[in-house]
Amino acid sequence: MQSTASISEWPETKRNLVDAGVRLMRARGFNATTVDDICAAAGVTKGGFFHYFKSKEEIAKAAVSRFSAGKSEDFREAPFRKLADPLDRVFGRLEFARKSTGGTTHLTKGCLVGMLAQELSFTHPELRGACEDSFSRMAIDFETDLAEAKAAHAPQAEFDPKEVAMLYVTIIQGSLMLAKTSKSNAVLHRNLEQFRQYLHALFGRSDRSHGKSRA
Amino acid sequence: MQSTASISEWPETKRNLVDAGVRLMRARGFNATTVDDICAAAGVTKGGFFHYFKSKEEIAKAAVSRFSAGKSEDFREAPFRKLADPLDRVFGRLEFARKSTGGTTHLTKGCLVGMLAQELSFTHPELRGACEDSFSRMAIDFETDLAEAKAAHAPQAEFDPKEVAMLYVTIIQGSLMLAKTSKSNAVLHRNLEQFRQYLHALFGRSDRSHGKSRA
DNA sequence: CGTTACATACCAACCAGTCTGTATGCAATC
DNA sequence: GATTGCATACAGACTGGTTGGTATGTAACG
Repeated sequence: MQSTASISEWPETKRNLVDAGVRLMRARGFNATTVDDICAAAGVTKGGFFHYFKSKEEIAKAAVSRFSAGKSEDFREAPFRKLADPLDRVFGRLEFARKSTGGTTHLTKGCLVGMLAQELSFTHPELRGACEDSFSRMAIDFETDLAEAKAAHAPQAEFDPKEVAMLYVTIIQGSLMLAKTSKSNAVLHRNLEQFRQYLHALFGRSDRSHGKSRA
Repeated sequence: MQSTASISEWPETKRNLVDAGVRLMRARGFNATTVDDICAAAGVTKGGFFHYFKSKEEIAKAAVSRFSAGKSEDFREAPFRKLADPLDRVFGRLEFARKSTGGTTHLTKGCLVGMLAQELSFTHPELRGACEDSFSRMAIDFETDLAEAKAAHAPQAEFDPKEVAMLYVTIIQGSLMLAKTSKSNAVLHRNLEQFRQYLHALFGRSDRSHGKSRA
C-alpha cells in the first residue's frame, strides 16, 4: 500500500481518488461529500476506496497534502521566482497570485485548505493540524522573500516579515471566502491591490509600480 | 407562526432553537449539526422544531440573521460610536473588534457567517445570499465612518472607502479562520494592528496612535 | 371548538465502513 | 515450465446506525 510514498508514485487509481476528493471537497466541503461520490467521480468502487484509504478522514488528509503541494509547486515554478531582486519577487508574487485566480469574470473555485480549516478545525484535530501546516508553509515561503527584500532595501524598517506574511495569507483566505460568497473575485483583486500599497508604504516610497496606479 | 416577526418577539422556544442552532453550527458547521442536536440543546423535541422551522436550511437562515443582528448591535452600541470625530470612530472600531475577541489566551469561537459562507456558498444559494448580505452590511457600516473621516481629514486622499471597508471585512474573516486553525487569536490581533497602520498611511501621518507603537 | 404549541412514534433514504469474492501478477517449488 | 501459494488490487453486496422529515396525538388557550 505504501501510503507515505511520494504522491507521484501512487498507483493511478489512488491518484484518481485523491483528485476526485480534492475536486468534490473543494466545492462541497468534507461532510457534504460522500465516499460514494468520490468513488463515482473516480470510477472506482467502495472496495477500491477502502483498499487505499482506511477512512474518509484519511483521504481528506491526502487531499489537503495534494492540493497544498500542487499550489506550492505552482508558486515555486512561477516566473517571478527567477527575479534577482527579492523585492521584485515580493511584488511579483502578488501579481502571480492575482493572475492565477483568473480574470474578474472567471470565478475562483476556492481553497480546499480554507474550506476544511473552517469546517473541521473544532472537530477533527488532525485535519486542523494539516491545514495549519499548509498555511504555515504558504506564509514562510513569502516570508523568505520579504526578509531578503527588507535586508536589501529597508533594513531600518520596523515591520516583521513573519507578521506581514501572515497578513498576506489572511488576505488571500479571506478574499477567497468573500469571492465565493459574492460570486466574483473582484474583491480578491482589490484586496491584493491594497495589500500591494501597504507593502509600498512599508518599503518606503520607491514606487516600483508593477500595475497601474489609480485614476 | 409569523416567522418574519422581529426576532425579539419570537416565542421562547423558537429563540432557544435558534440560539442552539447558532452555537452548534458555529462550532461544527451546517452539515455536521443535526436537527436532533439542536433539539436536544434547546430542550425541545422534533415536533417543536418542525413546528417553527420547515427545514434545517430555514433555521440556518434564522441563525445567520440572529448572529448577524447580534454582532451588529454590539457594534452599534459600542462606546466608540459616541466619539465625535469619525476618524476616532474608525480606529475605535478596530480597538473594539480586537477587544471583543478576548485576550490572546481566550480563543475565538469563530464567525457563523464565515463558516456557512465557506461551507454552503456553492450548494445553498439562499444561504449564500444571506451571508453575502451580512458581510455587505458589516462593510457598509464601516464604510460610513470611513467616508466621513476621509471627508473631514483627508479629502484629497485617493483611497475608496468602500474598498477599504471590504478589506477590513476580509481581514476579520481571514483572521478568524486562521485563529481557529492555529488555536490562537494572536494572528487576529497582529493583523488588525497592521490594518491600523495601513489606515494611518492612508490618512497621512497624523499619528493618533490608540495602541502602543512598536519597540 | 378551532388554532397554536408542542410531544412521540415512525419512516425511508442515506452513509461510512465491512465482508466476501475474484482476477492478476509474482515467486518459490517440483 | 507447470503448479502451487500468497499478496495485491480491486468489485459489489451488505449492515447498522444515523438523519431529515412526517404523521399523529394531545394539552392548553382563546
